[in-house]
Amino acid sequence: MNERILIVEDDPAISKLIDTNLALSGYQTLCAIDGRQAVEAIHAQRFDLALCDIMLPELDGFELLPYMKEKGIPVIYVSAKADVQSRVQGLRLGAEDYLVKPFDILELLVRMEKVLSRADKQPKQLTYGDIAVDMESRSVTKGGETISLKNMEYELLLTFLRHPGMVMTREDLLHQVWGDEYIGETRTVDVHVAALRRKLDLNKELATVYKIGYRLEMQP
Amino acid sequence: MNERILIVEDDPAISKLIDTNLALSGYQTLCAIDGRQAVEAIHAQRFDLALCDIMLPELDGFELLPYMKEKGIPVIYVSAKADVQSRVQGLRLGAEDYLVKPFDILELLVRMEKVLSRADKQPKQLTYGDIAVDMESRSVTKGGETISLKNMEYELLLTFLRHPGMVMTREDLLHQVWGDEYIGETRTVDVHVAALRRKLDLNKELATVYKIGYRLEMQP
DNA sequence: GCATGATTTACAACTCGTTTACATCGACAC
DNA sequence: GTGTCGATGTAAACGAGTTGTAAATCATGC
Repeated sequence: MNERILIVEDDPAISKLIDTNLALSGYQTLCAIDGRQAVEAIHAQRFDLALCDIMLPELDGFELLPYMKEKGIPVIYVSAKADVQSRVQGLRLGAEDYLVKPFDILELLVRMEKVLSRADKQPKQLTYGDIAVDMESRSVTKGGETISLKNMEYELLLTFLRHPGMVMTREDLLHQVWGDEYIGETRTVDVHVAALRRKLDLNKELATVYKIGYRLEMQP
Repeated sequence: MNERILIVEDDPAISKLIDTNLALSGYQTLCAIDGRQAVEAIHAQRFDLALCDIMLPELDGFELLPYMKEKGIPVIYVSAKADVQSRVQGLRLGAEDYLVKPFDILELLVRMEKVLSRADKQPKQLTYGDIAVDMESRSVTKGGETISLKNMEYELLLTFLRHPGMVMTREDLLHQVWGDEYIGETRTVDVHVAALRRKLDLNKELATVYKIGYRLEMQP
């Protein structure tokens, strides 16, 4: 979800067109207007895919490719250069696909989806000290060892990890973990917090805030 | 080397053109002139890639795709249907690429190369402990002994092997094994999981994740 | 219709979230 | 300090809901 796309295109009209459509489809985007900007961008942040024009100022699309490869970012060329020579060159160099302008935005989206789903391997992880939560496999490890958490414990842990340093009242937790329509107010939270402290050795970090609730301390 | 390509095309001129060029490039080829012939062909022999026209007698290119998928043969559509609708449909259904006629033979070759090299990276043999799955022959062995698995059991096993360590919900499994359009939600999954555990002695490794689904534990 | 395999059903067995019960702790008054 | 009282820690019991599994039912190919 929410993949980050780098658009490298010197024609503002086309750049804008792509940008708008990708945003509508739920992608996060960044536009670069030449090769140099693109290189800076990929050094500054993570991207899941780059859409590159070929005829660019400073550094052309073909020259850009090695930088993308180095960062492991798949590239789709989007170019007015329709000649076979260019298309073959682009693909041979290692681009994932090559679209010729004018292209249909829907086809671009579908081809992007395919490339993204092929590339999608990165684990979604949250960490806290030596505790790592892999949301993909729904597994929790501490110092490398797998810790088996029950459903509620896992959800509760996620809630704390998403708001470190913040005091969570029992009501907050009930709402976040159990859903908004939970009725009975009980001491259930306490029991699960206790389990987390015991299983993950969080006696200090997962602090009680008297009369209010609990807080996962900021990492040191 | 010497990859086997299936050409599905009803126009003899085009079929011949592709055939000749692929042969020159060192591929082994077989030509089918309609969907039915194509299905027969892939049941009779192994192919590494299929080039399919879409408008075909008997069984059109889109209807052909599920058969190809079943056999794990990647498909590139080569069609005169240039409209975005068809292109998007083809790619969405799971084709690896889509070329519009008239196409340049060099571009076809390059795109084929890319698809083949991607497919090549996917192993034809999966193992887990002393269990080995040979996807070519669709056979499963444990400690050298052949284990006879039914269709669903085999597909289910593959799904688990492709995502070791990851929790698969019943929905995930239904979608992956039974296809996206499966409707009835039942406990069928449980029954097949039980069969896998029994036949392959996976009581520990194929763990139940209460209220979520199942997970094939990572190998130690 | 028979054989094979997939799905559904039925019920036993089990799991885990919640509740309960009691011990312990903390804040505050004196 | 000490006493009080409400808040929190925690082990254990309970029970609704989930899963395991054998057997019945349904679907399909021959």
